[in-house]
Amino acid sequence: MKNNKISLAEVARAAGVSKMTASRVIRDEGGFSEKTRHKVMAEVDRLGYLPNRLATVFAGDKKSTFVGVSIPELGNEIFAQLLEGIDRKLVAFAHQTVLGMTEHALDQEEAWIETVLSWQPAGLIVTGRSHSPRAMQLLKGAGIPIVEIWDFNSNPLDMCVGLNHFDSGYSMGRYLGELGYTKFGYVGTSHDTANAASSRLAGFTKAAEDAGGTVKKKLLLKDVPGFYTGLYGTEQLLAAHKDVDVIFYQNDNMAVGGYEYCRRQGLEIPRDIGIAGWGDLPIASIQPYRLTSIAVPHLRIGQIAAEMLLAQVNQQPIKRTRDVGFKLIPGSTCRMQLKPDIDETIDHSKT
Amino acid sequence: MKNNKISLAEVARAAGVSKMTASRVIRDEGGFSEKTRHKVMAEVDRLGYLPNRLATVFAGDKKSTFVGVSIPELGNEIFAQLLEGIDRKLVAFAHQTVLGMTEHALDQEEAWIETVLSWQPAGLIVTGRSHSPRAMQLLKGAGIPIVEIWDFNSNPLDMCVGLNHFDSGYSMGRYLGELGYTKFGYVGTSHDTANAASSRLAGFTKAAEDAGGTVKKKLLLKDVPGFYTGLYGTEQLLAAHKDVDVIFYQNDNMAVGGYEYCRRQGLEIPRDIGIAGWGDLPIASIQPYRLTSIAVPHLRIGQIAAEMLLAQVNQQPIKRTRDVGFKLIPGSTCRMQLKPDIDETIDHSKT
DNA sequence: ATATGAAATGTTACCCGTAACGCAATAATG
DNA sequence: CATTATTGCGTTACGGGTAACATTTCATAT
Repeated sequence: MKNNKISLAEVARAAGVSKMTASRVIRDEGGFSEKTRHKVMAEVDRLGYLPNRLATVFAGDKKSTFVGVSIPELGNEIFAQLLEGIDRKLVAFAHQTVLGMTEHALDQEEAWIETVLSWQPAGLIVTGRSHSPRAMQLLKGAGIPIVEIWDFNSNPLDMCVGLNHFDSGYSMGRYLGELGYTKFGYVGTSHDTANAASSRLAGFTKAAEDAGGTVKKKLLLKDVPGFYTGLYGTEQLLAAHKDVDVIFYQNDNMAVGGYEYCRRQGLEIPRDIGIAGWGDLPIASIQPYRLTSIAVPHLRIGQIAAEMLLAQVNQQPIKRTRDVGFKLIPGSTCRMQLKPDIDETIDHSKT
Repeated sequence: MKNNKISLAEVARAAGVSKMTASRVIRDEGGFSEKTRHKVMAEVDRLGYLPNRLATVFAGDKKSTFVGVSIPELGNEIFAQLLEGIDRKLVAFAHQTVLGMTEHALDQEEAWIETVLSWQPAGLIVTGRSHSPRAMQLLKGAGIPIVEIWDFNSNPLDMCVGLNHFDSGYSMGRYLGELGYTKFGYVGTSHDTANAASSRLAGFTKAAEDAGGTVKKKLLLKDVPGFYTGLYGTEQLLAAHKDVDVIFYQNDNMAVGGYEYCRRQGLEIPRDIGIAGWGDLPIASIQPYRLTSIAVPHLRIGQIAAEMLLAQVNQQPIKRTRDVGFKLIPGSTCRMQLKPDIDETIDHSKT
């Protein structure tokens, strides 16, 4: 574990040229002879020289090639995919992702923003539109491209790509209402943040009320929205409100867990109760049933976010807001529609 | 989007002190009066000064607080959890994760290692034990703590935490053999790397042969090991070898997809065919059946890796290798055992 | 008052590359 | 052959902090 920190100066000395010449050769910016190139590169290989990018950024008073990317959690595969989409694109354009997991907490986000800004990143991608006052101030003053993703916002700090979660919740609520459901249930998790899932619930509740129904909620405090949570959240919801006739879940994984709980209780789906998820996750289409859900282009959101950011870094013009929309997927876990005129897939996708 | 780059010098000038005094106040390293502290901090707040950590690292010729973490992919929730475990621990100790997705390709890993080393990271955590020759050389010469995770290796480059994948495959093979299976199948994905899944398959094959059986394989080239892959991989395997009586999958998600394929074909499980997964992922226990699988402490591997690395950074003594073991989970997707003496859970966990 | 040590603050040099500019050697041109 | 471009390479200064050392200020003891 020897520390082989070879500096440019050492390479230059070994090659018998000045630092500047060595620098030119290594960056291949021209202005040197072939003979010199060989001498220098030979020493680079022999000594195992690795440039110190800190110094490079520092020297030019430039930005680094870091891009800070904050997401709430990785356990939730939706966010993992968002991150994957972002990183793929960033790497393709020679940038690096510095991860920030906020765990849905604004103060964690704020602390991360402060830290990551101190590394002179090329830009930031943050999940969600709500930030602490100080975080807002830091973001505004950062002087670098910022992309807010996930929850679409027509008036972003800088740039934004996502979808309207309220509308997606409303859309599901109206659809279920049109199927004749009136006693709606909702099972999700809850954090101290006004997040995207809250918007969906708000939209869902609005639609339910517009349809003359009610919504019974079960919000599991600070829990992970996964299979288990869906299972025991359903148990708790039904224990308190046994007359619920359809349940909308925060995401598909919870819905699959909820489905399994109902099945174990001997409930037949969709005869006895309807189940609807959100996200159209892979699990939704590999079950013996087809889960009613809302499809969202996760990976694309990530890719678009990275594209926006890189365009901004390279001073290329770009549309600063993108609403990617969503798509309601009717499934076999809710009763068949009563009205024949809504037979087709309900598509709110945007190009 | 103004660039508000306030430097320490400007803060110092505004406060009427030298850079050095301002620096001391900001780092709270003592040697200044209370009055001075107030003057300086007032200017820090007023000007919105954010220290430039690049300069700090650069000045002291120190390491940064970056830790490079490479994983093959994020779509696979096992790796997402590994990353989550790592990042949680790192953040708790004021370090930041720089992400590297290798997509199972050694050349991508190599390129990432080179890039991330140029940022003077405090350490590196890499998934897997096989690296390109140049990557090996870079890692060895880096002079920083390196933790290889996932595939346990008693003779690591520097440090290592994981489990013996060969043994876990062998364990499953022997278990299934003891249940009386002889015509084994395997469905997984394949990449150009000798990875952990390959080791599992090798162990599985060895056990199958020891039990006097054979293994029919279906390896999907460069695909993601998820539900779909499991479904159509099973279709392909059974099309080529219809007499297979038990299938071992690369992971639980693939196994659940395979289960669903068999169900759709009218096969009854475990009467007509056995299904075994790997990883004991959440989905495995939320299905109507209990999937036979192998449980692995994903999150703990990540946490231990980060702990090892941080200990090394802080020059604290630490055990350099940790085998976390695994645990075979008998389920309802394989036939009941023939011999009564292996009734209990087979535990290879290590503390 | 004066000496003395501690506390507070300032000065200088440096980390490692690169931009900007200068100069010498070589090649092209009249 | 003299003049002018071009090429190849070197010198200097700088970025934003901090270590190490120097100096001033202040409180306390003599």
